[in-house]
Amino acid sequence: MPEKQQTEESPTPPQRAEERPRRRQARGERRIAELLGAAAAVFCRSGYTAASTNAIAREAGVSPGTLYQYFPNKEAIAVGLGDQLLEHWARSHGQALTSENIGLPLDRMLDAVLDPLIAFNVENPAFAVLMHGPDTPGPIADEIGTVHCALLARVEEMIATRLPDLPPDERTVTANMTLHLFKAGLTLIMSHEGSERDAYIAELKTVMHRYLEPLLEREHPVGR
Amino acid sequence: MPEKQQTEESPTPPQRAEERPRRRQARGERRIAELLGAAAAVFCRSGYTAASTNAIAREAGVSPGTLYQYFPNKEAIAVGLGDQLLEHWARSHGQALTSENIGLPLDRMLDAVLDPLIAFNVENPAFAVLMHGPDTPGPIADEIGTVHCALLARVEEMIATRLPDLPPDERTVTANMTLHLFKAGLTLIMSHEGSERDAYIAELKTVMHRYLEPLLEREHPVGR
Amino acid sequence: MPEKQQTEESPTPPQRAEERPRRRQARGERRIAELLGAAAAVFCRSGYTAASTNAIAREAGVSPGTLYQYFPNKEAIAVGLGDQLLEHWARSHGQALTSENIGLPLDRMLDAVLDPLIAFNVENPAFAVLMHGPDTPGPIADEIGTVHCALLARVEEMIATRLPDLPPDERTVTANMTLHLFKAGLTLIMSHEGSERDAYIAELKTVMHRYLEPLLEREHPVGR
Amino acid sequence: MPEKQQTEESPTPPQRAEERPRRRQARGERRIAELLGAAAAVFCRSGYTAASTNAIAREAGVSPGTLYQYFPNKEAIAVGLGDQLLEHWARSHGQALTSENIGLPLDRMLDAVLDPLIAFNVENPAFAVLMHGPDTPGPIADEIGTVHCALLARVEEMIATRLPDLPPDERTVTANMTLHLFKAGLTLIMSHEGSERDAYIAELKTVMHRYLEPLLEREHPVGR
DNA sequence: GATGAATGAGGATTCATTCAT
DNA sequence: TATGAATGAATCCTCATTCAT
Repeated sequence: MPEKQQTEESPTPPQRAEERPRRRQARGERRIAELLGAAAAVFCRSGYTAASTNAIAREAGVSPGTLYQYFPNKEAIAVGLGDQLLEHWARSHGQALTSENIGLPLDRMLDAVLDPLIAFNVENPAFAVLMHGPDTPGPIADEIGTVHCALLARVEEMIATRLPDLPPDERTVTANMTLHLFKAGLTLIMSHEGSERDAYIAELKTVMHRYLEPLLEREHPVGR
Repeated sequence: MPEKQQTEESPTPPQRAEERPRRRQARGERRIAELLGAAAAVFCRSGYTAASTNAIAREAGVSPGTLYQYFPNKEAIAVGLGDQLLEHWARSHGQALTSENIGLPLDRMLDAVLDPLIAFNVENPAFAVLMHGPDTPGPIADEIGTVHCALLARVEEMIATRLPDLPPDERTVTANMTLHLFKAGLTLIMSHEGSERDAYIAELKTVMHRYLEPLLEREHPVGR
Repeated sequence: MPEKQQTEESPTPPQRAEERPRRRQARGERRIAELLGAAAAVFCRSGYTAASTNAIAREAGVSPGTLYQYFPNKEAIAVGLGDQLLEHWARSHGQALTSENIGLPLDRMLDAVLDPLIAFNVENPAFAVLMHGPDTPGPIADEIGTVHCALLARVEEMIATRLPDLPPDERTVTANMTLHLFKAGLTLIMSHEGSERDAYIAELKTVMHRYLEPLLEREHPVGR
Repeated sequence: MPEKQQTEESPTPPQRAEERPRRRQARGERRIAELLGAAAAVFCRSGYTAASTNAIAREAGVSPGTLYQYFPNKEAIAVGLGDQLLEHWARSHGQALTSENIGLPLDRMLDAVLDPLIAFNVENPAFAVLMHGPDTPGPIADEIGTVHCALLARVEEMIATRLPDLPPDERTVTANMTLHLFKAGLTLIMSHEGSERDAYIAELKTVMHRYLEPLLEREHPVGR
């Protein structure tokens, strides 16, 4: 894994990036992973708001103090988990949301984008929890909304690539709406199983296809 | 309190068993309304999970004990508030989701249905909060999901009326998806103001129009 | 990492068993000094009770474990710091509290004693913090009261020298009172700056002069 | 007791002084007193900084929640206790610090002022604890320094009465010094018992007499 | 009916200290 | 030596709920 802590195994003095490079030991790295895993489980079980740091520590099999050695508070855990999942996503299917699919016809592009994304959510249900954030209203994505924001940026990027002539305002609206439609569909998908789930997957694709197709038409009018 | 036992120990001859209870009920109703109003405010401020019964009581200007005289627990408050809002909705724009709009062309029907619904949500933001429920995943609508369920029933009903030939499975899927699309759009709408809000309203209508139109086509093939 | 452990696994034969331990001690001394400096800073910032060993370690730029390698507990740090400051004091102005000033007329003696002491406190505010000890009542000076005790001994000594005929009881009372007066004045002095501070310094000297002069009179009745 | 809550026993609507008169019930009033008593005990035992709200609740024989129904945090408890003690003092020996003693010769005035004050502190050792505040440095008297401030005001007042020609600056200095001398002496007094205590009481009076007498001389030069 | 009092377990977070590496 | 990891009890404080008045 490329972007890890290179501090401890690097023999050269790490030129102390900030103050104290916080020489993280291997065990600590593992602990962080365990804690994030535990956090994922607890967030899924109880939702972000109702999740308690003590419960996360318990789930991870460590004492509360240990948790706080790695994360200053609950929010930081959520952010950390979001980052981890985002990284995980980037590593495993990162290309799904990028260039290579941009040129495909819409239906195949939707498959190429949505299928891995849905699969990833099914395997990492905490991703969906973080995507939705706490039920607290107000600046939804402010703090723990890393995931939402990252996805939104990707969607906006894709739209910008595919529909370069769309004015920025419209692009924002479209991106927001697209992401929200996806989140809505995902909720439905994840609350069903088997063939029902498949039906909702198909339906979501239908929704998005019908929503987005006219935009593409407008941009690249199929000579008629 | 409506369904409590104030009848048996009443020392007065139980004549006019009508009038007094009614008085009490009247005051009780007012209390309940006050409490629900307070709950609406607090739910909007903090979300369902983070809302505290003490905060609701404080907001209502009563003591915690009083609150528990009318509602056995926090959940019941949410349910009660949902019912109240649903009733309020039924009384004020109830027809919007019913028969009379069924016959309209899709775009006008969407206006007829969505505009009042959005307006209602803007005026009663707690409605949206309840529609979404706590961020706790799992059996989403189980307990406090009255609002979601009621709306879902209405949507399903409308679809059944308008598309009587749709097989029940598909109808459920369509209804669920429609409602979720609406919720997604509503989130966007309510987190913006002014012209941005209007843009999202228009966009939501676009989404729904594009999603639903083909279904109608299928049903009533415009003889062509 | 500069000062790591290249000492013990060093393959050179352990002759010169003298020099190496001295090295270690030297490094240890430095560490201790760093830790005490950090402790001074933290004690001043938060007071003794609220100071945390972790904060001291952080301030010193070392890990908690390292701190506990040199001090068995928080109290020991305070004691160590007290000792260090006392030594520092002895080295820099030690004579101030001793013989040479004993013979001066009271007002000049007060200048000779108080000015350096006040200056020392201003430069080493932790000295004052330790002098006062934790706000915990009871056996005030028991544990960390090294500073208080040392000063008290000096004061008593000076009094004994200057007023050899004072009965021991009275001497104790006088010494205690004198020291407490000084601490009280010091508090005032250190919580002001500039000319206000000067005013309090003058006032403290006045207080002490008026308090002590009659004692001297009694002892050395100005030939009348 | 004149200045109590007159809200609950008054039959007339209490014209809601602020928002909600917080109709305190008798039991609550008692609880507050118990809690303050417990706080006094714990503050004396552990000092302000080390005192814990849970310990206070335990001492009072109630649950932590109960404590927090009456006080929002530890500081508020200290303030409340300070107020209570100040009131108690005002009621019992209030006149000691006021007019009637102003005219006495200094030695008798010191007796009249200090004896009750010392007795009060001996009976209410928490008073001394609050007078000294937390060992945290900085704005000492800011928050819980009610007691210190109240006393300081009284001292300044007395000085202003007795020495009306003293310039304000000097008055402040004198008042501050006087109060600090008293606090210093009190510490000594309270950490001793029996005849030793008496000796320190006498010594404190000596200190203050010698400190203050010249000021009075200056003001009312005994025609000589 | 209404109130405020009371609870106590549980929330987040910190801390002095110990331990394996 | 030095480190960071780990602890777990203790910190302050909140909450849903019950109870006596």
